[in-house]
Amino acid sequence: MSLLQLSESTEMYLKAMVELGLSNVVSIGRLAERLNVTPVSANEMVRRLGDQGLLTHTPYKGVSLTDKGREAACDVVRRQRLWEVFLYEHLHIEWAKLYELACSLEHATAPEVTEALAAFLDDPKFCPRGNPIPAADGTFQPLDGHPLSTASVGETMEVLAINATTTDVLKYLQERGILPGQTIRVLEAAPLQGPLTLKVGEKEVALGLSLAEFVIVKTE
Amino acid sequence: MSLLQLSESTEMYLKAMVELGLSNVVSIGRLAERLNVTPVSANEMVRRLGDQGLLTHTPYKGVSLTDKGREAACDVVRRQRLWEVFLYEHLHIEWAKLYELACSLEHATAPEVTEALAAFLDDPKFCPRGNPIPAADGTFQPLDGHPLSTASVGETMEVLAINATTTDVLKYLQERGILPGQTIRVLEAAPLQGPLTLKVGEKEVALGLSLAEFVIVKTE
DNA sequence: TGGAATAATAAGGTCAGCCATAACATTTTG
DNA sequence: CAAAATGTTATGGCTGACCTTATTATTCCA
Ligand SMILES: [Mn+2]
Ligand SMILES: [Mn+2]
Ligand SMILES: [Mn+2]
Ligand SMILES: [Mn+2]
Repeated sequence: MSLLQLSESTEMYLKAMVELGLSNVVSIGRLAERLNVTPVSANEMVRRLGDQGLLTHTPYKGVSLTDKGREAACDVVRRQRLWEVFLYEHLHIEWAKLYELACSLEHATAPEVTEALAAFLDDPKFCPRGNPIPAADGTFQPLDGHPLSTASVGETMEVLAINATTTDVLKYLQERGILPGQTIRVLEAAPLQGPLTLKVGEKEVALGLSLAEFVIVKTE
Repeated sequence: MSLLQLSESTEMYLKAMVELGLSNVVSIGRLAERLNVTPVSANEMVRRLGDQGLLTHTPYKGVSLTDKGREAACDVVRRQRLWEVFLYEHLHIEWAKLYELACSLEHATAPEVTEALAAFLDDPKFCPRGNPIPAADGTFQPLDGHPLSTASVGETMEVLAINATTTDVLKYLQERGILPGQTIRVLEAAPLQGPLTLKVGEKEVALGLSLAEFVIVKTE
């Protein structure tokens, strides 16, 4: 089961599928949104990836990875998250920029470089954003958590990971202390999809629901 | 003078110009050969790069870099050679594979990653193939050497650098001990563009002229 | 259950970077 | 100096990955 040579665009579609939930059926709309393309374009691309046997598309239902697609996707995610570790631990790059910078490198990384990098880094299990790194053999244990957006008032939780990708969003969360390892509590949830009011350490923080979706938490 | 966003293909054309001699006028044919495209394609591309002000093309004479092109080109070369150092010194990647592996990474490397990498590596001045690494400020001192193919019989030289790019050629030279730092002597030059016979350490080695072009030497 | 939202499909475009073939121009070399 | 080698230009073609606009199909929800 060696990995094929996939285009950068293909790899990004596959990675998005993992980021939107490895085992989820993902709607074309969500995929399009994440990848910043129109739904029509995502539709075309999904057909192409389907033809390559990387994913299956059930019309009007959504897309899911095939075994082959999942393997390739996990490999991309592995490369990205290993680079995040390197950029953070050894090059001391700003935390909020890690995703975007590693997102370029991931597509330019040959298998032997990936494995040598993993060895150099001492086989890390998590990236600096708190996400697990798929193993070399393709096994991947997603986090046992849920988005902060689904938490209820009064709940106290630990932040496991930040799933955002853009530097501005990551910076925004970082500035408010919302980082892996942090304990937070939901003080209030405004009605009509309004923001959450959180206790983050000693501070109170208001956080919009769509931002809260990026914050993966575990109830303590 | 910040660097523009150039495509991978553009960067490869620029890098080739440096590798074929920073200040040389390079024929379209040589460029095409190095980049593995047809002369017609190289011609089209040279027109595009000319329009962008990266190089100038004198019909029937050849191509040379503009100041802008040279700056961008040196930056690409810097990224590549820094990656070569990292892959070799820290990831322990096979010497012969360095060029090809770093050649992918170079295009995916943001300026802040380049500089952080340089700092991490302690600002190396040479890559493992013996080539100088352009400085962050764009200054670049090419090697003071000449191709082994132009050496005369009896000459004793030190190998400064290997300018080959493909893994197979690099492996071939490595297997014969032709590596930076090695002292070699030309024992014989066969007529009709025939091979050189070299003394490499204790061994005698026959080397074709086109391979000898990749070996940059300095007469002792 | 009907209208709104979402998704699919069709048709036609763009753009970069390649390809081939053929005709023509210039330079090099024997 | 003439022929060979090299370079240029013209045409036309291709692929991947995007786009828009418009029409049609399905699903969701009030
Ligand atoms: Mn990416
Ligand atoms: Mn390259
Ligand atoms: Mn079409
Ligand atoms: Mn055309």
